[in-house]
Amino acid sequence: MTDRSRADEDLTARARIREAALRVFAERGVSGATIRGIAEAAGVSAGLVQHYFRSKEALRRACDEYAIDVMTRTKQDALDGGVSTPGFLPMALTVSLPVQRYLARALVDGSSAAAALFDDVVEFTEDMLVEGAPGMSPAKTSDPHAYAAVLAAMAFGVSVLHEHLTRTLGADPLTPAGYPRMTLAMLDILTDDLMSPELLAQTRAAVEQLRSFAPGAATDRDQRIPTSKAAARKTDSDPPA
Amino acid sequence: MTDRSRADEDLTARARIREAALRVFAERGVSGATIRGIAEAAGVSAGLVQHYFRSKEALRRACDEYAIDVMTRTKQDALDGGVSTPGFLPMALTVSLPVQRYLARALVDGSSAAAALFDDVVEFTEDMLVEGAPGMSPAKTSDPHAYAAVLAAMAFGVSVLHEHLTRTLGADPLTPAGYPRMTLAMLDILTDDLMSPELLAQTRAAVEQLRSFAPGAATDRDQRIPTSKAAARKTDSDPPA
DNA sequence: TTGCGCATTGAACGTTTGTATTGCACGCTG
DNA sequence: CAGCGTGCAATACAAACGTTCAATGCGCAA
Repeated sequence: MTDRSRADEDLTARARIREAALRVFAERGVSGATIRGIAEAAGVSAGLVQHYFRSKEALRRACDEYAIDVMTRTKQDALDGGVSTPGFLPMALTVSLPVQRYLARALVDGSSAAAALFDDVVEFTEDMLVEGAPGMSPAKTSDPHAYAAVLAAMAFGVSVLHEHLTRTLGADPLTPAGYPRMTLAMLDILTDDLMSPELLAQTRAAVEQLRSFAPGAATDRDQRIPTSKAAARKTDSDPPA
Repeated sequence: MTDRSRADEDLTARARIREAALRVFAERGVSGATIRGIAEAAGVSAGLVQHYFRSKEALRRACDEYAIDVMTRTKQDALDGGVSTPGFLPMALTVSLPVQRYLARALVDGSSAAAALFDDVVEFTEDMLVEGAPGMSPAKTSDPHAYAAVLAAMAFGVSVLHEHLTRTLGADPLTPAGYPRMTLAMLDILTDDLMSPELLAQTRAAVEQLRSFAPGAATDRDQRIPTSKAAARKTDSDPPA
């Protein structure tokens, strides 16, 4: 946990604390992280954390600001044509992946900055879907907004669940070592049609039919379920051990 | 927060506590949840929570067990042909969606049960990809394992980020009211080819090329980034406010 | 009725948390 | 050299936390 890279020693104590907070918040979550833990990770005293960022909440906000700042800058660099510059991608990843790791956790912990980022991505995606974009076929959907939102959630999903992909794939996708394999798989998935037209139509019909049940189903608890639901309910009233 | 449905009053205190813990753990995360908060949500004293489940960790494990139990049972019911029974889907969702909400959070909070569930889904998916399944076209990928893992992460992603989909779509996808719209959008996404073959090939090439940079890039901090990276670095050494 | 066992509560304890405060060393300016 | 602001650490404190424990109420067998 104290394996800060030597490059950190170039930074101000304030920046080192923010960097450490980024890591600890990402790993433990905001409520799981402690000021003392962040201080230890940064190699400073707990008092110094309090001195620079007056409260834990303020430190969190500072991390949020920094994160969206980095993401905005990286996005701008990419749009300015940096993508074509050789070596841009690996370097952009090196600086932005820790931030992505933080934002992934922030999305779950309920940060307003992460929420704003999510909404931005949704809006950006939806614009691309309806207006079209170079290289993009217009999406065949009757609900572009939901399409964009769900696509964004799925894309962020691989970041949020990077820990599990690390375990399964052997390398963290939020790391230059693991990033390519994940991205290639994602391209395969978004390209591939993995359902036959018949199964697709069948599934779609089932979900459509669900719509008529849906509005009442949330409050109507008295419906009978025709399978082993009774057994499941029985578990609920198990006598204490 | 105290809007427990009247159906809860049928349950044992122990079951009511577990149900409340499921909700609170899902909303606040395991480290954000408190024994007293769970007790209040269940309408009992904090001591009683401690009496039935001896520690917070044990309560968490009980929730894990219950969650995978419900998911296993629901999956079994579906495989036993319950899917075709009219009314199965809405009822299955009603009982399993709160559990899904818990598991989504557990995936991020590092529960071993959730990790096992994730791995199960990956294995199940990979088997379907290589062996083929009724209605499923064999996936066109050179890396079925990564394909399955990333697909699983994306599918779970919409659960994990359901809060953001709720904000964007106006209805929680982990609710009978919001579930259909999300699922239909997901079907669109997995069916659609949204990238042109040229852009796809171009992106793939860029990622492939990244592979040669990757192994060293993680430790090599001294590369130069040719864009506004210098400005970003400047933020790092900002003097304290 | 008496006594026993279980469900449930409320207070208490020690620890950890976020935060406030004090004190010290050092580099700069006059 | 004196004085002073600043970077930083150590201590102090109240609140909240997980956990323990004694006490109360209540149904049921003897």
